[in-house]
Amino acid sequence: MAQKNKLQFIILGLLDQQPLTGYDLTKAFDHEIGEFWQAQHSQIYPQLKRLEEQGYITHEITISGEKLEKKLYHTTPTGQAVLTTWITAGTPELTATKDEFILKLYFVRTNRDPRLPEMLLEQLQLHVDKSEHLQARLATVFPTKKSQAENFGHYLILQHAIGRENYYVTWLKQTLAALPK
Amino acid sequence: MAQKNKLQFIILGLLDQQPLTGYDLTKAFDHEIGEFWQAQHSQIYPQLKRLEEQGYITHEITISGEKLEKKLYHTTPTGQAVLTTWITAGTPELTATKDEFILKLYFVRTNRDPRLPEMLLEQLQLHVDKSEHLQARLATVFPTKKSQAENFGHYLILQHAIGRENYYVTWLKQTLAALPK
DNA sequence: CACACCATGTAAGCGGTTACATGATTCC
DNA sequence: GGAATCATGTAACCGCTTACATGGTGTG
Repeated sequence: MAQKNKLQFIILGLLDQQPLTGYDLTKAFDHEIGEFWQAQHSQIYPQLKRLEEQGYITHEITISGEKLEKKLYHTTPTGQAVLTTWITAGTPELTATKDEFILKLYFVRTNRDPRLPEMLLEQLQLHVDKSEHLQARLATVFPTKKSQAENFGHYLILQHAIGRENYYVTWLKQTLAALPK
Repeated sequence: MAQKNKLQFIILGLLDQQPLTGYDLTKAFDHEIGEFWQAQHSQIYPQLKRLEEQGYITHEITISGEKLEKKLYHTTPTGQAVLTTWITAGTPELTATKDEFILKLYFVRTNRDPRLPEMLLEQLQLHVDKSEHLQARLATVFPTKKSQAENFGHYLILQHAIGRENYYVTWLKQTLAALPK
């Protein structure tokens, strides 16, 4: 195996919260959990088929409008058990990250390279933008303490993503400041 | 293309610093730059072949001992130009990260779930260990200011990785502390 | 009625991991 | 002489992205 198919568990987790279509799932990967996992619909539909064959999920067909068929998937008891097992099992392997930009810096070799300031400033802009965007989302989606507690998981994810971006921003500023003039 | 083959540039960058064998490159991905990019030898050897066919690198054969042939690769002027182009071009796409653990938290749904403390504590241990391990390496590899300036890229990478782990640790502690008793 | 969006699928191809395979060297 | 390490390669397979393909719905 190339990487142990974690997508199946994530789909299972999403469907366990509420019945969803493949299209809904695709959107969830774009918005809600997109900061920590990505998947396209071309990966999702075949996976749904496999999960159903294994008996972890089932679907009901609903009709939208005249004749548009939507497949609403939800977990079965078996699927819920599999999900619980995945969550409860430890997560001992820290995800290996790949960061193209950091490697470019690595190859620059000297802190006097004239390209450094603009390279760092570009990343700074990108990460500041992302952080601000995420913070705006946090403010609109979770305006109250109550809303934070009610969607605990989503709140955690967003807040972690913001912190991660803020660390990157801090590091970039610090690196910029340490550059010789 | 599935992801635009960045490996070729990284190999180019490593070979531009000093001539290396495929075996040396493999080790570099384990140690030096392993925090920000990973690759196995089964991926490296074919890539070296392709880079040579394109005229970006060449190799000389050296004999170790009686008859063990080592292929020492180094960049050509063409390869150096390609490398410079890659570094100088912008890096506008922020790398999308995948974090299995954060998603498990997301699916937990309520901050009263009894599994939360042990889940968070396991990750805390893992990230503390990693941070300490990286800090020990920083201290041994870069004991002096001079050594930091001389290996600017390597120093940056290590230091960034440590900061990243420290953020994760801080976040985990904070999340643990916010849990209801 | 056109356009954005909803909705579901398949196919091709690259990136990356795991496993298979072989042999030399060095050090205890 | 045995074990760890050096050294180079290939094969199978999965994960994932990009692209191909089709059709319905709702809204201005």
